[in-house]
Amino acid sequence: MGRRKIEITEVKDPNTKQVTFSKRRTGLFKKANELSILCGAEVAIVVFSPGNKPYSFGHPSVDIVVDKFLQQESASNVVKPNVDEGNSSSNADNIDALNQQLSGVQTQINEEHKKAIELDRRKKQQDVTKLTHNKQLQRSYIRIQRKVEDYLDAIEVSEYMLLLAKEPVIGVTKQVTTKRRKN
Amino acid sequence: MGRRKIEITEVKDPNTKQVTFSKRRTGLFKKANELSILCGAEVAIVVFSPGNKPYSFGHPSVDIVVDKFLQQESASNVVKPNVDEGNSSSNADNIDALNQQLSGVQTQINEEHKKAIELDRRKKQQDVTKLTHNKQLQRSYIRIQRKVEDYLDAIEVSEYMLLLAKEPVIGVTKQVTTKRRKN
DNA sequence: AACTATTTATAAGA
DNA sequence: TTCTTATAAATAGTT
Repeated sequence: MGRRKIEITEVKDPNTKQVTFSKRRTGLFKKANELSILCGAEVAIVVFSPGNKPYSFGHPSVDIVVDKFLQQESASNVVKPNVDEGNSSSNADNIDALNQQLSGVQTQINEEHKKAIELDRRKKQQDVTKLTHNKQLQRSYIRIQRKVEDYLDAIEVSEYMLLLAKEPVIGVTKQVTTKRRKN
Repeated sequence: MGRRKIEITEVKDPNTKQVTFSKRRTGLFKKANELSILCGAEVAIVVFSPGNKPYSFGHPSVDIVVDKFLQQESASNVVKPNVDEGNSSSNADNIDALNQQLSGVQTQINEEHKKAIELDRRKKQQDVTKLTHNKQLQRSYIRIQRKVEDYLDAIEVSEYMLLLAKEPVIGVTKQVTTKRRKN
């Protein structure tokens, strides 16, 4: 697709290689985007350049698509681990609580988002002082962050309790929990 | 690239959609293969068809590339350049970008929430080892947290840039930004 | 970063 | 699905 036909073999000249990479990576992502739109397909691409820099494309996101893939992958290799007895405290309360938290978090995010956009708009019109805006935004960020943290904590706690019921704690979960909420 | 030019919008006819998917997936993987050979780049692609069947391409392998990416992702502090989200026809303005981020965040939260509940359910059924579950959950937490942080950062950055256009930086905004993302 | 001669991908048709 | 082919799109080499 160019002035000359090229062999598909490693490009030697480092400069040419970099240019080729840049052009073709762009083309690849464009194709991926078209595929996802035309066909409603989920697509994830991860690329490391010759210089080892990461680039990614994802629809709806790399994480979502990759997780889905990895789960199916591992699900097909599942070794039923015959696990021991059943002390599962099957309380649907856990899930109900999570669902409630979730809708709360989403509402909150939406509200803060609208607020942020409104502030953004106003600032563009320069009809409010920047300093006030800045403080308002900071407060927004902090609130939204707290909300999400609470939600995450709720999931963790419910998982954590389930673990406690069966085996010694592994510890990392706890660590992650306590690392949060710095602000 | 065909008998006629087509608009990049979802193909309605399911039959045509399937044919288009098949052809374009093949083309995409071919391009990915050429990129990896020409430039010595590492590439991983995961695609789910309209019928939700998984297809993948990887050089040297999907797992290797994805693992490397996820590790860097968790190791990285702030910054997330080089990331394309699907559906971006052109460079949107600030608010469009925020809206896109938001829907991404919400999708992600929903996804992680479902996943957490599913893992919860499975654990109760004791059909997978707890250790694996624990690790999966941790990853979920970290990812969801990162997504939200990126979203918040995006708002901040857009605000920050607006500020820069007008006056010396105040500093507090910067501080809040750098406080985040401890894991 | 642009340009453009060519090659390559692919939409429609069989 | 596979092949054919007219046409649109990507890109190799150039400026």
